[in-house]
Amino acid sequence: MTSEQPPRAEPVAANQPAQQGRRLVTMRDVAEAAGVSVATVSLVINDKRGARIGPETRQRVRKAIRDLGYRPNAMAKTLVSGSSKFIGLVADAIASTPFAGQIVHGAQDEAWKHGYVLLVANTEGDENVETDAISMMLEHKVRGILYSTWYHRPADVPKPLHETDFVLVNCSSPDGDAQAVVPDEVQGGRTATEILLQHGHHRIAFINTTTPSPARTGRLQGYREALEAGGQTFDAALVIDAQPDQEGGYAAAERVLAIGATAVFCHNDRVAMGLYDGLKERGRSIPGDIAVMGFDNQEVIAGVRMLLGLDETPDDGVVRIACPSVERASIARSPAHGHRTGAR
Amino acid sequence: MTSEQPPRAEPVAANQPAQQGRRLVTMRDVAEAAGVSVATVSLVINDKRGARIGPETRQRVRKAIRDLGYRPNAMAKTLVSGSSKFIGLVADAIASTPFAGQIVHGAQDEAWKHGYVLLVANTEGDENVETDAISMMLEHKVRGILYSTWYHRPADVPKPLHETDFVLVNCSSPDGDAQAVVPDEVQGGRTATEILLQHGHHRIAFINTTTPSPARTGRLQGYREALEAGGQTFDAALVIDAQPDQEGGYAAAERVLAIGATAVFCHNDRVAMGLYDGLKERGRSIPGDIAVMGFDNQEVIAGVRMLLGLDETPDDGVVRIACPSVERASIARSPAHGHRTGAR
DNA sequence: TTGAAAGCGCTAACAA
DNA sequence: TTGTTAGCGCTTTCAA
Repeated sequence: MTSEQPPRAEPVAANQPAQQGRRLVTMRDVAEAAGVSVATVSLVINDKRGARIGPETRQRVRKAIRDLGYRPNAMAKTLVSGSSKFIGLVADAIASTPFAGQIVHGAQDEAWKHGYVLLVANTEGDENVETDAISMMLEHKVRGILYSTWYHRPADVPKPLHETDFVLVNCSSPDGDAQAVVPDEVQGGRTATEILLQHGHHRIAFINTTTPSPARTGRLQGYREALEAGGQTFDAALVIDAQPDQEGGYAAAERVLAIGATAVFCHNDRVAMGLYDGLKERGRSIPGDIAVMGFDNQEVIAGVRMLLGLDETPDDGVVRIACPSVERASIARSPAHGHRTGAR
Repeated sequence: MTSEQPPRAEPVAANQPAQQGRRLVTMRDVAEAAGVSVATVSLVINDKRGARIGPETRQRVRKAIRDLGYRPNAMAKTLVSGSSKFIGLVADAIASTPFAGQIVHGAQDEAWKHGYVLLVANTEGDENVETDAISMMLEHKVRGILYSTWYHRPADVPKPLHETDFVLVNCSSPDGDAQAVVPDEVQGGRTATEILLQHGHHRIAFINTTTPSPARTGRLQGYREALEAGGQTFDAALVIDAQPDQEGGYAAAERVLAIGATAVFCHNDRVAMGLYDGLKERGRSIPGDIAVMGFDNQEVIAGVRMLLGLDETPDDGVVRIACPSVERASIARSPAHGHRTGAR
C-alpha cells in the first residue's frame, strides 16, 4: 500500500488450489498485503510482549495472514534460533514389540505438551542404521536424543550422541556417566510378590527370565525381599528360569504344577499368556493368581522430561522409575468375564 | 590460510566435550580451516557432478570436515530448497492398536529408503490434535502427508491437507477426489475362503464385523464369491456378526459350534483369538481351520510410494492393495507346537 | 578450478 | 508505534 517494491515472481491468488507449483506465502507477502514491515508481522505473530502494535495494525496483519493462508516456516525459525523443536527417539526395537505404539505415543504426548515433536528412528539393532539415524537427528539440530533399548540392560553410548544432549532410556551406561532412566527392578519384584502375599498365598512361584540383565537379578532380589519381609523362607525350587516369552511361559507350566504353586509371579505379559495356555492344556486352572511386572511408558516419558530439564536429576544421573505390578487373575479368565484389554 | 577474516565468536576446539554452550561448526568454519570458500565446501559435500574440484583441494576439505566434526544443517538446506525431507503421517490410532509399531516402522523404512524421515502424529481421533498436527507438519514444509485411519472407512479430508500433497491410507474420500490406498476387501475375503475350501471344508463359517464399513460388505462379498466359485451355496446362517475384537470372537464360539462349522473365516486376529478361547472353554477343538484376513503395513508403504510418485497411479487415484490371508490352524495350537509369534 | 555474492524466510537489535 | 537491517547456514548462479 505505502511502499512500492519490485514485484517478486508472479503474485499468487489466495485460495489457489494447492498444486505442484504452489509458491510459499511468506511473511513478506503478509507484510505487503497489510502494508507493514516484516518485523511488525513477526511481532504480531509471536505476540511479543513489550511490542506495542496498534490495534488496527494488528487487525490488518491478522486479516492478511488469513487471506493469504500464511503458514510460518519452522525451518527458517530454527535457522535463526539455532535449535529445532525436535526430540529424537532412537529405539532398538519398535517393530518387534507389541506395545511400541503406546510407548512412542507416550513420548510423543509428553514432547508435544512442551512444544516439541518426536523424530523416531527404529534401528532393530542394526548399527549402521543407528549411526545414520543419529546423524539425521543431529543434522536436524534436535534438542536432544532419547536412546532407548527394548529391555533393561547396559548399553554402550554411541559416540555421536555426545554432540547433543541425550538421555538413556531403559538402559544405562557401564561407565556410569550419562543420564539415564531405568525401571526399578527390585521394587517391581517386591511389589508383585507382595500383592500375591496379600492374597494369602504361601507357595508363590517366580518365573524369571533367562537373560542376564538387571531385570533378572533385580526382580529376584525383590521377590526374595518380599517373601522374607512376609515371614516366608525363600525356596529356590520355586524359582523357574524360562525364556521371557510365550513359549517360555508355556514350557514352565509343568514345573509350576509340579512344585504345587498356588500363585505365580511372571516375568512379563507374554510369559503369563504362555503359562495360561500351558495350564489350560493340562486342564488345570491353578494357580489362582498371577502377577506380572507391569510394563509402561513411564520411562520414556521421564526421559523426555529429563532431557528438557523439567525435573530434578539425582547426582548419579540415573532416575529409577517405579514399575507397576499388574495382578492378572484376569489373565486366567476368558475374555467374556474380564479380559486383557490390549496390553499392559 | 589465505584470506584473513574477522574472527567470529571464539573459535572452538575440535573434540571439545559436547555441552550446553557448544557452538555450531558451520560450512564457513570448514572453509576457513581448509583455506577455501564455502562454495567449494558445498560442492565437495554434495559431490556435485560438473563441479571440477582439484583432488587435493577435495582432500583438504574432507580433512577439515573430519577434524572439525562438521555436520550439515538440514534446516538451512531446507530453507534454500523450499521443501524438507519430511513426510508426515497422521494417524487416528497408533496408541490403541497392537500393530501400530510395525505399521509406523514399515512406513519409516520405505520413507528412509528414499531419503525421507517420517514425522508421526497420533490424533486418537481428536480433531484439535489433528489440526495442530497438520499445522505442525505444514510449518515444517513436509514433502507430503499420509492421512491414515485405523480401519477402512470413508473419511472427510481435513481442509489444510490441500496445502500439500497427500495420500489417504486405509480410507477414501466420499467425493472420490484425493489419492488413496485401501485394502482390497473383496479379494481378501475371497482368498481367505478359498484357502479353507482347498482344505476340503464344506461348512465354513464367517465371523464378520458388525461395524458398517467397506470391510464388512467387501469381505462378505468375497466370501460369497469364493463359495459359489467352489460350487457351494451361500448359507446366511453361516455368517455370524460379531464385534471385531476378542470379546466378539469369544461370544461367537457357541454359534460356531451350533451351526456345525468345520472351519471359520474370522474378521481379524483378535476375533480369532477370542474364538479360540471360547472354543477351548467348551472343551472343543473344532474347527480344524481358522483363516484370518491378514493385516499388513502394505497400505502405508504404498502410501509413501504414491506420495513420492514412485508408482503409477490409476485414474481414479485409488490403489487397492491385496490383503494377505493368514491360515491360522496354528492359532488353535499351543505355543509349543507352532504358535503365534508376537503379532500379525 | 575456485570465489564472491545473492537470497531462502525469519528474528532481533537498533533507529526513527 | 513501526521500519531498517544484519545475519542464521546453505546453495547456486555468475565471474574470475
